[in-house]
Amino acid sequence: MKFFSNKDIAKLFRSVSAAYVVRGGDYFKIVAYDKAADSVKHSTVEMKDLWDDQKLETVSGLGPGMRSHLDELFKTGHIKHFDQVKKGLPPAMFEFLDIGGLGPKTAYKLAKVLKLKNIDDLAKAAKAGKIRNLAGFGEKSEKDILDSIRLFKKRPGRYLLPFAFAAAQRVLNYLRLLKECERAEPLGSLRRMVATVGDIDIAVASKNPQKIIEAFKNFKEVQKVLGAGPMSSSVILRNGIQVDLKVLPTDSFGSLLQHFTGSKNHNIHLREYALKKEMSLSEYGIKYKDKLCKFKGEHEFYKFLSLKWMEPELREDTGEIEAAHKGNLPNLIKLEDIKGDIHLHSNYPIEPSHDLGTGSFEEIIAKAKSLKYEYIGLSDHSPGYSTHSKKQIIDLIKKRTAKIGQLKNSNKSVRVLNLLEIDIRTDGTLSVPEEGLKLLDGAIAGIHSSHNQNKTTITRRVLTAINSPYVQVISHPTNRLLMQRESSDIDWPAVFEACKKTDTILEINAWPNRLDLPDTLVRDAIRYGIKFVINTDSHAVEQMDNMRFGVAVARRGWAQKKDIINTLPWDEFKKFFNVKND
DNA sequence: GCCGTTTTCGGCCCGACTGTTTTCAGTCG
Repeated sequence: MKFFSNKDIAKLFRSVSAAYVVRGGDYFKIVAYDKAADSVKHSTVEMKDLWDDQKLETVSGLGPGMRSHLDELFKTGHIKHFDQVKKGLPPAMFEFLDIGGLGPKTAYKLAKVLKLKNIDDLAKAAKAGKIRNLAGFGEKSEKDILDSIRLFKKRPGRYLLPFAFAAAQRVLNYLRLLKECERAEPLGSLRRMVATVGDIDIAVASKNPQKIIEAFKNFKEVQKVLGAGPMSSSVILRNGIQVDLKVLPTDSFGSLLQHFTGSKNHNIHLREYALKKEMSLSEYGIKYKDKLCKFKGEHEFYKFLSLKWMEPELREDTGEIEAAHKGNLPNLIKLEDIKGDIHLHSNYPIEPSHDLGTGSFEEIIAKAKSLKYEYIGLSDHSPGYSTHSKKQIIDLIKKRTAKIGQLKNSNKSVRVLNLLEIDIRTDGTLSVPEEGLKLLDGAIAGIHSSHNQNKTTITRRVLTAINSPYVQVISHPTNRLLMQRESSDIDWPAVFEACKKTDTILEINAWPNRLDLPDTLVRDAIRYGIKFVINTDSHAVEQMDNMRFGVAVARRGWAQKKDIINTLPWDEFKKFFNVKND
């Protein structure tokens, strides 16, 4: 049977919601379907896996009704009730929902009246001028539809966090130079540091919004202005990413920041919480007893609700409001807490067939010094059996160990670990023989092939590595590549238990399209008492700056300094490894 | 259809922008 991904399921829920809108169904039922779609879409755990483990009820927004629908979907591949609700409606309308600006009613009207079969039909109708004559449409809306279709076909759905982060910094730097700009901050998923970002949201505090909006529209990277009002504007940059700007006076900047940082679910929950205190929240402030209270900062805003301020990374409605209420929010790890990076690839030619880094050992050490690190781990890929004999592997490791030994002696300000990143082969054995492993200070083991083995096989494979006395760290544990490759299907509770038992450390890999372990699994693992190491997996020295994105993942997983071993000073850190020649 | 800090029944977040209208419906976040 076809695998139904979260994206598929979210789309199904969304289409049912749209069908109810067109049929004039109960408003709250429609909202319930939308909420369910959102919840599924934003989950980093596959619903199918949760269903397999009978844990669907842990997903908020999925009540008995939604769960029974999913039950039917996973058992039969269909949901009869959904088919019935959508029966008689033109199928193309559900496809149109992915086009910006088209909601259920517009999509229905177009598909029905013009008898359209797909998005290409819609584009043809618009080009032929058939839309402008329909009631409620005009020339402008016809052109907008055409533009939206072009954009839909061209634009990738989401962007990797570091890409969006860099683009946002450029816009922010530009806005902050304007004399009318008092403050400018990122908002939304970017401020919450979500692994992938759909668009960039920015807040500006100013007494003269119109000047800010005008300047924003004229930013040199702006390719198209999507819209502009007195307080806000949306544009597309030439790199394809959308930027939404909101402007407000300084005295209500706190509520603006809070409102547009989200997440949507955090805000919905917060407004419901506030309503019980007879307060109504908006981006302008808090309405209480018919009076609008304004807030310059977020701390005052939350304080007015008798809540502790919550770090943006926590605002996903996964218990942070309750924790803030009870006063037991986690004290999240910070970038400044990091004292080393131990997954670094150099240009040392131990295995030329693997992807070598570009920096030398010495350049890596210099970069580490500039980052004020106390230690680093040199962890090039190990030479493999496919190209080397056992003896050749040992000899290569000996030679590299001697070279690193010299570095250790000449560099006491940055301590150096002699590591290798070792393959966990398809049968679970390691790519380096025991004799070679003994020469190292430690080993980082990771899967680099056959990522999609079945759950039993791949779990056994990881467990074998965890149980090896020579392996201290498992690198990029899920093996996912964002927007490219799904996570491996691994039995996480079994892995967590084994790590706990053997003191094996899980990596939080900060490589832009890995960010692996993902935040939700970090949070799960913490409950087992697992420790993590945040590494950049750099293949060039400047990539060592990606550490902040790994720290963001840890923070989103509610990790504290004590959960992350590379926050430890060298003397404590080295106890996790078999350090030779310190 | 979901959900629980006065609830297992009776509520359910809030406002801006746009295009087509001439007071508003639809969409979005």
